[in-house]
Amino acid sequence: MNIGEASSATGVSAKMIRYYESIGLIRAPLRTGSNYRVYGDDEVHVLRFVKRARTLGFSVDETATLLGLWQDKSRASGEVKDIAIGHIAALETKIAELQGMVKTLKHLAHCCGGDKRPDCPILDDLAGEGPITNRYRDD
Amino acid sequence: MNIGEASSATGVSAKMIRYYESIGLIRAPLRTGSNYRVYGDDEVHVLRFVKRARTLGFSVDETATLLGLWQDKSRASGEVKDIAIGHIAALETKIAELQGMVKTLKHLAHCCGGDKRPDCPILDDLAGEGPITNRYRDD
DNA sequence: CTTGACCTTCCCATGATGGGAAGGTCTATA
DNA sequence: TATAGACCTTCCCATCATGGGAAGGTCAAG
Repeated sequence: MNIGEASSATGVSAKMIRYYESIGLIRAPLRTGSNYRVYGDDEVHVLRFVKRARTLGFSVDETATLLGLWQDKSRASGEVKDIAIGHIAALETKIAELQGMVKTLKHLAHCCGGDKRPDCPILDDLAGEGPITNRYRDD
Repeated sequence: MNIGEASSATGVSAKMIRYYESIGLIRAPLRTGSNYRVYGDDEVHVLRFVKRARTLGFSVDETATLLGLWQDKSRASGEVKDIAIGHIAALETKIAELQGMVKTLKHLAHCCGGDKRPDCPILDDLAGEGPITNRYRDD
């Protein structure tokens, strides 16, 4: 398989496949006489693993660790679980942060007439001047 | 006020104040004879506005637009509301995405013994081989 | 006058990805 | 067989918002 075929087989762009190779996340594959990269089932399998881990929001570093654990027959599954649990916590922190933003913005948008009048509680809040809104400020 | 004083008065790092100036988000302030930037109440006000908008997750571009609307006395507040609503939608999309990841990961972690046995449903799922977990795959 | 805490500009790095140029290769068709 | 066009290769640059650090100037306190 060409890099293009490996790409469409895995959903990882050719650009990213080369990048993953350059940073050592995946091994350099064999080359044809004309210097084309050649991928087989094993490589495609690894790329799918990487793709899935990235889709789940693992960083490339975490993906590298998971990949190592995957290929290590003597691994302890507790180690993997720990990474997953840590990742869940990080995701939940991020979610809470975004939800805080949404809450504040919804409140502001609700208080904002949205018509042609220049008075705008959203801008007032951003400016730190809002006498109207019970602002959810964090300062 | 020095850039350092403006920084601690607003929570925006000196680095970022200079950066915001360089990209035209904020205006270049006056300088002392020895080329130090000098900030007054107006500038601090603008920086606080920027800080708040960034904290709420608006991009620098969106912040620039909001800043323009803030300083435009003839603005329509509907325009601001539209930006806020659009931003809320983007945040909610992101939240849903992260929640999907959390859901899948929690399911996997729950199914993972986390002990010393090498069998690990998390890795099996990442590898696309899991016969155990009812995977929440999107492919 | 020295010391240390500021300030200035300039360049580089991050993380993950895409864009694009310049040049080589392969395949189908005219 | 020649050519077109769809691949491949490497290399450099851009993104977005932020921080690090070097090299050099300035200011205030001791």
